[in-house]
Amino acid sequence: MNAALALVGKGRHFASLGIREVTRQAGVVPTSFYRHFRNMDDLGLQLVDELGLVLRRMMREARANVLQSDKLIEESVGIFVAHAQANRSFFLFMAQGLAGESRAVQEGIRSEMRFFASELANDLRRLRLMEHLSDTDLDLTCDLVVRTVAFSLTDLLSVSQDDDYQIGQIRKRTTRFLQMIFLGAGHWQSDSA
Amino acid sequence: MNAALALVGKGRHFASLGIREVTRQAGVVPTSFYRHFRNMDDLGLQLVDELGLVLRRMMREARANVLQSDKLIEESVGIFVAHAQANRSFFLFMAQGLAGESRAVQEGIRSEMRFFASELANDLRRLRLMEHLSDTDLDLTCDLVVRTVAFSLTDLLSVSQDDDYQIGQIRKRTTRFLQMIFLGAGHWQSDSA
DNA sequence: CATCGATGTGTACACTTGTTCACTAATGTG
DNA sequence: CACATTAGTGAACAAGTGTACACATCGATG
Repeated sequence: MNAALALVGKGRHFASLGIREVTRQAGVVPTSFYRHFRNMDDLGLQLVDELGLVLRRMMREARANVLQSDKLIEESVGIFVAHAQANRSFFLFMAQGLAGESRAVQEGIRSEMRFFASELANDLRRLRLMEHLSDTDLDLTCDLVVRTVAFSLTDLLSVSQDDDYQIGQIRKRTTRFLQMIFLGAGHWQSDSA
Repeated sequence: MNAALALVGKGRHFASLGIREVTRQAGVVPTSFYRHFRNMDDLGLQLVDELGLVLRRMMREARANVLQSDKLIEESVGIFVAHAQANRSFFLFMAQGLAGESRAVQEGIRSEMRFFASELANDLRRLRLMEHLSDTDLDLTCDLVVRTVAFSLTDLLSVSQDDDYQIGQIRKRTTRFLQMIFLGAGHWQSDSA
């Protein structure tokens, strides 16, 4: 799994990886692959599971560092960017998988994103934010937030990991996106629909 | 190029296509490939160019059908969904390319999206909408809109093309996303920033 | 009609690929 | 220690891969 991630990190697309290629990178003979996975899709699915752990760690850190701050959005985006940098290959895999060729991996990632959105909704409720929104509308908002962040991931992963200027730009832009969304959510249902 | 698109439409990922595979689908001998393209990346780039045409056609139709309506967002989303269905393979290719393995294709698609966003900004100005926003903030808004629609594409392309119920759901959800964004944009800078 | 450029063909070569099978080395449990 | 499970090995196979080269076929233009 590390070998596959390493190759993805080197710019390859997961869908184009072969068994021999992965085992070569892992420093192991091709047949060993079958001791652990039935095929590449299987490997992908197990990576999705690990991706879940990475996301959960990120949420935990965000919850811990952001509670007493008023710059909630800005700090959360910062933590997200930091994690995306620290686990670059994982997030590359995630971005690729969203439109990947294995239906199962695709569904797995989508499901992780749903979970993430629902946890975000819980947190907002807990912080007594957006209390005027119905549960459905809060879910809608959180879904939109998660999508926006996920898309920023694509930007983030396409710039060199030490181009601090561009990374800063992406962080600022993402922050503004979220501010605009929450601004819309704040006025939702009062003067619309 | 049609052959490559056809394979993508059948569920394959562009990054995993080979020259022989594409020529086989095209009903032509492998060596003929080199008469038209230097390699698969080259083919991808030419597909991006054609994608530009598809997007432009879509914009033209949206502009024609939406001018005199008050349900601007809803109708635009409808037109988008219709085009995504009609050119399924093209949009699949676009969704894949955003996190694809060819840097050039990636950049090409990104650039098409920027163009799309800037055209949208022009249209909004022309319709005298969002006039309180600075040019920068209008660009920000349009970028967010385009991203949101592009992400919906992923949803759209992952459901069967004749599952009318799910497609309707996606259309409604996307419409609400955009309404929320424009609601936020409407209040932007007046009571924030 | 002759010629030229674009497109397509057939053959060939050196590799790479997924998967199988029987075998060996390492590991932890009774 | 003995034993069972797990992880890794090596050789083999049929099939697929990218690419090179010389040759054939076509439509248009002189």
